[in-house]
Amino acid sequence: MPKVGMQPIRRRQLIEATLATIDEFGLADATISRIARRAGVSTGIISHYFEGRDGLLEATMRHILTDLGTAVNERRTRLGEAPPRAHLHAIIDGNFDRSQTSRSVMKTWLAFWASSMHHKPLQKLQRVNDRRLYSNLCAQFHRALPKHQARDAARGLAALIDGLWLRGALAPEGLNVERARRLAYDYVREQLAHGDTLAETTPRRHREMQPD
Amino acid sequence: MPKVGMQPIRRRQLIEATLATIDEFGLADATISRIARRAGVSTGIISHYFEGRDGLLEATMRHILTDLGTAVNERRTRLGEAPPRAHLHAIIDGNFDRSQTSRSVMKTWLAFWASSMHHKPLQKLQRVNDRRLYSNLCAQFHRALPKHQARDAARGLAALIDGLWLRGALAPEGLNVERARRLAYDYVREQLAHGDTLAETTPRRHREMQPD
DNA sequence: TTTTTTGTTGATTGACCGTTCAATAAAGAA
DNA sequence: TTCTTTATTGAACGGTCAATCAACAAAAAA
Repeated sequence: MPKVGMQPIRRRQLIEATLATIDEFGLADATISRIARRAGVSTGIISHYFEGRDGLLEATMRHILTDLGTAVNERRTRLGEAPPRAHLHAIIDGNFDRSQTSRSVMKTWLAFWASSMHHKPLQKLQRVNDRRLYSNLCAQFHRALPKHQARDAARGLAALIDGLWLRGALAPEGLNVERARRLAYDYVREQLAHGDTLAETTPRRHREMQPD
Repeated sequence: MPKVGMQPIRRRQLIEATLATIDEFGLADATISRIARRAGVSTGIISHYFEGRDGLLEATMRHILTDLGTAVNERRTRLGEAPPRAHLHAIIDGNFDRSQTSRSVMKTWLAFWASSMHHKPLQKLQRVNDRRLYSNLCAQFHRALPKHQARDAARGLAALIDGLWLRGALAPEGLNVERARRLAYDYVREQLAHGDTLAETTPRRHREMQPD
């Protein structure tokens, strides 16, 4: 069976098996033996393609992160010059995309979150992602709100998204995606409404230049 | 040195050492050897007082949970018949109490969250706590909002609290407690404001009886 | 065909972990 | 004092895991 060009195939297989194994046993008990068995290969393959267990886990996190980035960006590029609210909704929708709300992915995310506090490479990946979410939200809110309001709105929405997501991962009934999106939309509406109130008394070009 | 009445002392010591060790090494690498060394005792003591590592970890989670319950209840009993907003603020303050926002406790909480998905005893503890937070919030919102609005407000606030808390645990600069409380207060204000708007058009006794 | 490259295996190895338990030490009871 | 209870130790044990690597298999190149 051995042939050339196996690398990308095996890598995908193993990442998929990693997600399924973490889903079933948890990160701590996702041994290379179990992962290899699930993927239908031997344990040696993992070291061969990923330089050990840690490399596989890091690649798995990178994979999820890439999916998240894609889910958000696909929706946003479709929008072009749409108003802030549309972009914020797109970011929310991307974060609650199907690729991010399956049980195995949510469990893996949570496990990586906890693990990233003591594991430098994962920490780096996780922080890049956190900042990306926050600064995207901040930029959109800032199109309608003064900077300090935009920052707080972004902080609040980022926390709300992560919180909904976390509680969905832990709840026995799983995440209700529709409801989560609605609650996040509502938050966006409230935050933008404050900007509108301000808009009635202050010309737009001035509001945009308000300090900090 | 051996004397009677060591049990409560050792238990406290070991739980404290567990928090510190998880803070430093993470849950997976918090071995009984490391915990015992930090507590200044031998490894055998852990099995003697907690029936093994799992027992110690469960006791540690219980300890944090008890502190959280105390932090919330102390503030609420002081309030008595205060308006919903005061109680909601008390619940928020309790969740951001000093006992819950130290680095070691936040890290341990997050580790337990992840672990609870595959460990039945921890899962039970975690769910009891989740439900308590949600139903407390729900009850207070329901004093001012129709039931389905109250439920969504409670779901949103619970997610916001957990999210702020999670992001605080992961952020390099730690949790800004003041800011987190302010963002949660703002959310409460917005949610209650919707009830007030409704109050202007619907008599209170009718609103309270709205279905679901 | 022979040789080389790529892919794959799985037993072995070395390290570490949680638990156990015989032994010990000190304090209180008799 | 002697006996009993409580507290504590830490070496030994059985088990598990990640990583390694010699050996093998099949395709591609010569």
